[in-house]
Amino acid sequence: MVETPARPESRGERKERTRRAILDAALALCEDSSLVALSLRQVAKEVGIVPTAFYRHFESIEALGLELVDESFVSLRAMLRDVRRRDPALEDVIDGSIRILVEHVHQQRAHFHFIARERAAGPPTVRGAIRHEIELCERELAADLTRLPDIGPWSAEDLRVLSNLIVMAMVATAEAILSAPRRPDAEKQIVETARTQLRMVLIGALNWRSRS
Amino acid sequence: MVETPARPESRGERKERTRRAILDAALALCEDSSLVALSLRQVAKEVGIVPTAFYRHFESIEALGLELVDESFVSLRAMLRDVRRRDPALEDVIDGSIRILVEHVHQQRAHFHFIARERAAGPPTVRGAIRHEIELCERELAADLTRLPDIGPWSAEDLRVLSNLIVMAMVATAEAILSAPRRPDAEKQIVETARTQLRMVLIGALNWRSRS
DNA sequence: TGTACATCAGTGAACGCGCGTTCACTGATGTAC
DNA sequence: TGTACATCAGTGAACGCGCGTTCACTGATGTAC
Repeated sequence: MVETPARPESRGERKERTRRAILDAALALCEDSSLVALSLRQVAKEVGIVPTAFYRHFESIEALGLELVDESFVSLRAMLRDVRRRDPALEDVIDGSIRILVEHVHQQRAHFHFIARERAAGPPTVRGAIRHEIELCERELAADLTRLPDIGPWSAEDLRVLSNLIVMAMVATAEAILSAPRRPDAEKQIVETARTQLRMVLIGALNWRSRS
Repeated sequence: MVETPARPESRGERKERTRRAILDAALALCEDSSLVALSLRQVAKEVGIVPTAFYRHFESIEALGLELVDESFVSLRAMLRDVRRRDPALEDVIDGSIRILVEHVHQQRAHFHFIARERAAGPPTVRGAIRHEIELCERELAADLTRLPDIGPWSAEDLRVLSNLIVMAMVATAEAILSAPRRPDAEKQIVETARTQLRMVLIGALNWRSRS
């Protein structure tokens, strides 16, 4: 094994590495309670720095939380991008989307769990930031939906409402996967449920304009 | 004003009164964070007893939390009962159900907020208790749905899936109402959204059997 | 290349505070006779 | 009805602990000359 010659870390690189360690430790530590129950000292201990060193990187746990919101939504957006890039010829829209959702939830368990949890229980600013990001996702989805051929000339409002419903179902599915026992059959049932639900919703949506 | 003759409180009555005060204080105090961030001392202070007196009533904050789950679901079940008793001739099923949801969410704000919050962020036992209760509600709803005339001979599984979807939408609507600014127009939009979503879902459900 | 100084991530002691839990207690209410 | 004892909700002191935040510091890295 050939190692790159030991270039010593610059100060900036080292700082960045500590910052990463803090973010990772915080994400892991709040996993089984909540940001509001996470202490600066726990995080510092986990990272292996003295509590006061925390302040070199973040003003407070809450500020750190806002950063975690951003990072978590990078993961979520990566998922949406994958859904969008999915080859439409290869598989059904619903099956493909759910498959990608499941993959990403497993790959970025902590991020998805963070969003699901702090959305309801985080500090107010964090809750607000998450709500805002989810709204943006709904708008993105609404824009994507207009490109579906069958959807017809829907009003912007109806598209928003439909997007909201779909996002809601996806969030609930992600939550179910996260809190389910990690047995393949339990997950399979959740996926099957989500599949049926999305089909019902889409059938409802496609029959919507013609009726109302 | 005529007062009932001052019958002194029995020991049991007084104990019950303190217990109630503890439950009410805990529910109010965890409103803007979470059970996992609530301390026994905060609760005792709010009630006006010494911290150690707490133990005369509950073993721990977590045990108190489980009691709050029970009480919150009494409120939620009262709502479901109202929905069921609604006069079918008087108004649309969806409009009526949403109206009752909104009424109850306002009447028992704290209970609904507690469920929404601790469902995702409570101590594990509390989360488990809430998940279990919600499952029971889904089963009840599934049983109610079989009585709808239009639903036809659905499989138990499809009914479960549909109930899950509806409950999910109702939970999300309740959360939206709880976290929305308390302006009438904001709420009106949430209600309108929920209405459209439920219609889409029902249209999808009614067209479901015939297609798959 | 070498020197003198600036920067700044991380240290360590200290603070006052709120935490859960222990323990022996008090004194009003309830009960047995 | 009166007395003697039991019960038990609530008290108050005390404990060791982890908390966020302050402060003056250290010493390696970076920069200017």
